[in-house]
Amino acid sequence: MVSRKENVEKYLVEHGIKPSFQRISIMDYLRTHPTHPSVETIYNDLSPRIPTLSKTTVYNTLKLFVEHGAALMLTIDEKTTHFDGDLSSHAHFFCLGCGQIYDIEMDASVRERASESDLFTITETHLYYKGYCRKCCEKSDK
Amino acid sequence: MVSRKENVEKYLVEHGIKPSFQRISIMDYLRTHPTHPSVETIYNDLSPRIPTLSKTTVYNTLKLFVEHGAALMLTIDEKTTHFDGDLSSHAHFFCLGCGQIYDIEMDASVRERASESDLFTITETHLYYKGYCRKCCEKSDK
DNA sequence: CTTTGTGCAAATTCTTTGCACCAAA
DNA sequence: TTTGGTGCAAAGAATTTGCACAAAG
Repeated sequence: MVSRKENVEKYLVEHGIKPSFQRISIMDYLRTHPTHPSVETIYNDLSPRIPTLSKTTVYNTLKLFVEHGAALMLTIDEKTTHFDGDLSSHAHFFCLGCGQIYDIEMDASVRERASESDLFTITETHLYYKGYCRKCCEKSDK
Repeated sequence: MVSRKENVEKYLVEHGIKPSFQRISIMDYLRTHPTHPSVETIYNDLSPRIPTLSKTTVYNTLKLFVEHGAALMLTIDEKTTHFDGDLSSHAHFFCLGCGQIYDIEMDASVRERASESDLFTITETHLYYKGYCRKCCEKSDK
C-alpha cells in the first residue's frame, strides 16, 4: 500500500522537482483541495500544521511547480492569483459575485447545458493562449 | 465630416459614461492602439500630450470603462493587467518570451492554421468564463 | 564540505484611498 | 451653488529580493 504522500513525492520527481517536506505538503494540499487556492489560502491552511512555514516558501514553491509544469497558475481573477493542481483539460468559471472558481468541462455541450440549467450566468468569455511567437521561437529553441 | 474624437465621445455616451477630456483621450488611445496596453503604457504615452494627467485618473478611467462594458480587462499576463478597446469576440495569445499579446480569431480553423504555420507555438490554453453562479444570482438579480 | 532549500525582514511594485482643488451644469 | 472629475500624496496589499541559517547528499 502506497501512501498519498508517496504518490505526491513520485509526482514531483517525475516533474524534475526535488521533493522536500514543504514541497510535498504544498503539492499534497493542491491535489486534495481542487478549489484553486491562493497563496494566502495555502499558507493559512498549512501554517498550523507546519508552524515554521513561511509565505516566501509558498511563493517559491508554487513558482517552481508552475515552471516545471506540475501546477497551473490561474489569472482569471484579477485580484488574486490562484493555483490548480489539476492539469487535465478543463475550463474555469469565475463568479463575479462571490469570487469562487468552478471547474467546467471543456466539452461545449456540457458547458451549454450548465449555462442553460441556470447553474451559471456567463457574462464574459476569455480564451487565452500562451506560448511563444515566431520571433521568440527563432531566437531560442523553446 | 465627423472627427474621430467625436465618434469616441458618442461611444462613451452610449455606454453611459460622461465624456471628459481625459476619458475621451484614453478611449481614443485604446481604439487607436489595439496593442492591449497597460496602465503604465497608456500613462507614459499620453503624459507628454496631457502634462497634468495622473496615473490615478488612468486607473479610475479604465475601471469605469470596464464597469460600463466599454473596454475589456485582460488578465492573461500575471505580471501586468492589460486593456482592450476591441469588444468583438476574439481570443488572445500571450507570448511567454516577449510578453506581447496578439489577437487571434475565435474561429477554430483559423487558430489551427496560425498554429500550424508556426506563427505561434501554443503551450497553454486557458478558457475562462466569468459571470454569476446560481447562489449569487439568487441573492440579487444581476 | 558543498549545494540547495527555507524563512525572516526589508524592499519593491502595483493599486487604492483620502482629500483638496477644479470644471461643468 | 452643487455635483462630479481630477490629481497629488499617502496608504495598503501583493510579491520579490537579500541574506543568513538549516538540511541533505
